[in-house]
Amino acid sequence: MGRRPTLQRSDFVAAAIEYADEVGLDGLTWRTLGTRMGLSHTAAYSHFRDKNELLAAMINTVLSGIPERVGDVSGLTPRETLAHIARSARAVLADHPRIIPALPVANSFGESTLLVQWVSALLLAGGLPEHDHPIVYQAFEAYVVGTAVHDFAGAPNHLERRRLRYRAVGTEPFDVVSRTTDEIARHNELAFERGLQVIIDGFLPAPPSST
Amino acid sequence: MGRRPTLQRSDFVAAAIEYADEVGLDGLTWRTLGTRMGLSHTAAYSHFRDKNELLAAMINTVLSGIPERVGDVSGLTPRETLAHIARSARAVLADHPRIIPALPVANSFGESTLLVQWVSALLLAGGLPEHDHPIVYQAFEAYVVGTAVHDFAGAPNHLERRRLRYRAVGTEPFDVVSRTTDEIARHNELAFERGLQVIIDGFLPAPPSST
DNA sequence: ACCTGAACACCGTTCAAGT
DNA sequence: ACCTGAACACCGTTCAAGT
Repeated sequence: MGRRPTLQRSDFVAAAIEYADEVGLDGLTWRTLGTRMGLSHTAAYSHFRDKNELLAAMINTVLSGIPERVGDVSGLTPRETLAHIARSARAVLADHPRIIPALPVANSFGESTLLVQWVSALLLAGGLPEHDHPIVYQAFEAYVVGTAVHDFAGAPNHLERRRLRYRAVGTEPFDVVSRTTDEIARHNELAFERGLQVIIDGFLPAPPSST
Repeated sequence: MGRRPTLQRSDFVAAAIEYADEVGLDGLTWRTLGTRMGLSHTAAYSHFRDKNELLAAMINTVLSGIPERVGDVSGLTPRETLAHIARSARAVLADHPRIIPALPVANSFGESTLLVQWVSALLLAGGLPEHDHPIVYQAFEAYVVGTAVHDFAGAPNHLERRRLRYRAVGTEPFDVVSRTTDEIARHNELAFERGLQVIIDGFLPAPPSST
């Protein structure tokens, strides 16, 4: 029955992510968030300078979950680890599709440089020539983040919108794909996997046959 | 000196694109747009149901400029045409980076199905097996649109933000890339080109040697 | 240090009224 | 049909005041 302890900045961020996941960024206001947290609509100004700072913190918090999502990669080759990191990053973004529009307000792909360094090291370990590995890193990040934004932004209606668009093409293969939104979602993941393999195979030299 | 003719819906869309290019979507309000057009802040309601309808019309207008941007492709192989379409779509988005956040509110990648049909036909002409060409189409569109969103969203500060992020990596190759924002921009385009070649080469069978 | 409540400028939208 | 101006609910932000 003790008084509620003073809230932390991280409490606001966590509540904002949870709420925005439900209602979208348009529905996330200081007033609605304050009501849900049992606070006034100006309480958050003790922790954030303005709303962009909240949005950036939300994005950085979401992205900081990627390494944990990756988990244990011991025993994986550099190629396998790269693919696993790509899938993990995509999965983290897929968990919060309604927050994706805030990605650009944050420091692009997270404030931490650890992921950049990690992926760069893996590219080098995978056999990439050192001089152009920032370019390939950039292409890799742009593919993973860009396709996630392309595929998930516009939630929660994104699947139905793409379904109608594909249905309008009129050819038989597109008709098959556009029967249900579940089929569209499955198709999105297949396309991502195909592209990911093509990207990794295209940039890294062929793996040595196991000896 | 005759009275100004009645404005069309397209006049509002064109003015809105021009204005948003200057000040960004946050600065585009019915009031600021009305002031610039010499109208009241409610005049546009004769032409648009709500603001999302304006944003969708802006996006569709921008995207409808892609075919014109592509221009004449006679004499190009399917592979060359695909690459040219990809570069044209990217260039059109690069011309309006501050409007990119509105992409998801429109019908994803434009309301017209012509581009989908065209690209699909090129993929087939390039030798792609018919049964999975919607998947490859999706991967292609996601790459082109997704990387453009990744690279240009957050304008006009996106280049400086990426520069600082790459600078924080600390390795020598990233130091070289992150010296200026011009270098970052050049690097973005190089990465896009590299990825594009990898995508096309990975999906289409090897082109026949010229006979 | 953290939070409240009043206040202010601004925004999207509605609607009755004008031409 | 197209546009105006008043009105309303809502939002981000500031600030003086409370604990």
